[in-house]
Amino acid sequence: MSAFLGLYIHSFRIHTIAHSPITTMSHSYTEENYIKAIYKLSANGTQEVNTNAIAEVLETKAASVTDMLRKLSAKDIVNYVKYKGVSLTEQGERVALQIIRKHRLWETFLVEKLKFNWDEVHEVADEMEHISSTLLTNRLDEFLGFPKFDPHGDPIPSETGEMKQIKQRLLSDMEVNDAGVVVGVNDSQPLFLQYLDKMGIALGSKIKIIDKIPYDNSLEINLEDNKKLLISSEVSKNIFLSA
Amino acid sequence: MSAFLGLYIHSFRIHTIAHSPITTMSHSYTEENYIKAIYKLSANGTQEVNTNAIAEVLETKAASVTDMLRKLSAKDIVNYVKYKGVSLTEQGERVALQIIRKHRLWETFLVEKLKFNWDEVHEVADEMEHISSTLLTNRLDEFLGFPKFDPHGDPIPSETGEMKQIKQRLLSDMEVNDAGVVVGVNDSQPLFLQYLDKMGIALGSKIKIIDKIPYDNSLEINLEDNKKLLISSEVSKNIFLSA
DNA sequence: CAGTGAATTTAGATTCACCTAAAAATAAAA
DNA sequence: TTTTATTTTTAGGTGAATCTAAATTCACTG
Ligand SMILES: [Mn+2]
Ligand SMILES: [Mn+2]
Ligand SMILES: [Mn+2]
Ligand SMILES: [Mn+2]
Repeated sequence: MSAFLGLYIHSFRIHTIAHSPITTMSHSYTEENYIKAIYKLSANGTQEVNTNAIAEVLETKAASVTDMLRKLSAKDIVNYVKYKGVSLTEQGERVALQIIRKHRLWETFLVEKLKFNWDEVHEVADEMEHISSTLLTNRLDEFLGFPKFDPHGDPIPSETGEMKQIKQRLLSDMEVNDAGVVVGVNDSQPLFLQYLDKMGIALGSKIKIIDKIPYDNSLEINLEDNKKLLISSEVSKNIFLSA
Repeated sequence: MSAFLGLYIHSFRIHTIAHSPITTMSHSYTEENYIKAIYKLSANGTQEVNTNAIAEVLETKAASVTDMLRKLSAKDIVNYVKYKGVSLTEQGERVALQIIRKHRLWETFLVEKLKFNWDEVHEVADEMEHISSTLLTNRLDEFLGFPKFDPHGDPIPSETGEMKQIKQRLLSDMEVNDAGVVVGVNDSQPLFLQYLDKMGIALGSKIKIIDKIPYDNSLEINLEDNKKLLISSEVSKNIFLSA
């Protein structure tokens, strides 16, 4: 087999071979966390991700990040140019999407099947997303009925990395008299989600903007056609409504 | 709270406090594998576990085991005397039982909910047993209906570490005309379980011994009152029947 | 466009889990 | 009871992932 591959490399295209998934390379727990962090940071802006940003989200030091970037670059997971920032290669993006798939499927499992609250699942899923078996991932997906969105409204990548993209806009970007349904949150931290629970805001809640206070950009909203609420700017920047 | 505990230590028994779970210490993935290995090796014989045995089951070298034993000894997880072997402390046994609890609950989940075959679950569970959340473990237990045995017939420890012990004996120890129900296997390796599948032997199967061939200790058995089978000595040493 | 400040990388160390080779202790045989 | 064989430990070292401190490069500003 090894001999055959050797032949193949010499007869055809070396480059394709190097990038192809003949060796479905596996990555350490740590490498996977870096890959996910880079994916999430590049999802926002379209530019290269910088070292300090990665260090911050992973709660590590810039020097450690540089080490890892060199390593991931050698593995062809990232495009890395010294001092110029980093981005995922196609292979890297595929890996990232599989980690995110697992994260969001497990979050869905925890909420749907084990009755976790949506603010309790992130930390646990951060561990479970590293379980390697793809059979497990696909069976879990099936068991859950092939869900397209996780408990925070985030899309779940399919086995091939595709996700449903829904049109959404931030509550903070809407105008008086606009209305919509809550379809996602921009922040999955427990404190924020607990606040939403307390206010009675959940995925699926109907919201209409009644008034906008220019002084601090807070909003007066109507929740489910009856309850009036005051929402700060910080909060409205973290709620997505259907567009 | 801390102040109160301080008082308690001085007023009553220092030793109990030192062993109590004030600091619910956490253990690395690697440490947990050693703890589990030592538990399983001491479950058989009652004597101390020796270094080479641990090295063998963990597929590592004796020198590495010695390093880890010193480390686990410092953490009060094992009683370790140089050259004399090792055993788990009470705390170590508690930790081991929680790992085994998770392993067996996840195996049960995989078979009951995700339709895995019983020969496919061990490797996956070896990863999942390290997920730390006790809330997750207990919710999973509840979701599965508090099962008492895993897909291989092994007892599942409760949150407090208790397990149902069923009376069982090896098929190889039984006599002609004895009968019983399969309640467990002594070997969970895929190849053995696949062989049982092929033969139609599963947990719950009724078996009666028809004849015993002295030459090689193989058995002629009746499976489910109709099917006649020939079972080698190796196989019969790995099947438990109800006593 | 030189000069400062921030971002990034390098240099050098540490900890964890592992290894090989050699020494020491224990167990088995002669 | 010596001698020999086996088991176990020590000594010394490696790679992964981390750190601090110092050097370098980049970006902005006067
Ligand atoms: Mn999450
Ligand atoms: Mn989520
Ligand atoms: Mn198992
Ligand atoms: Mn089992």
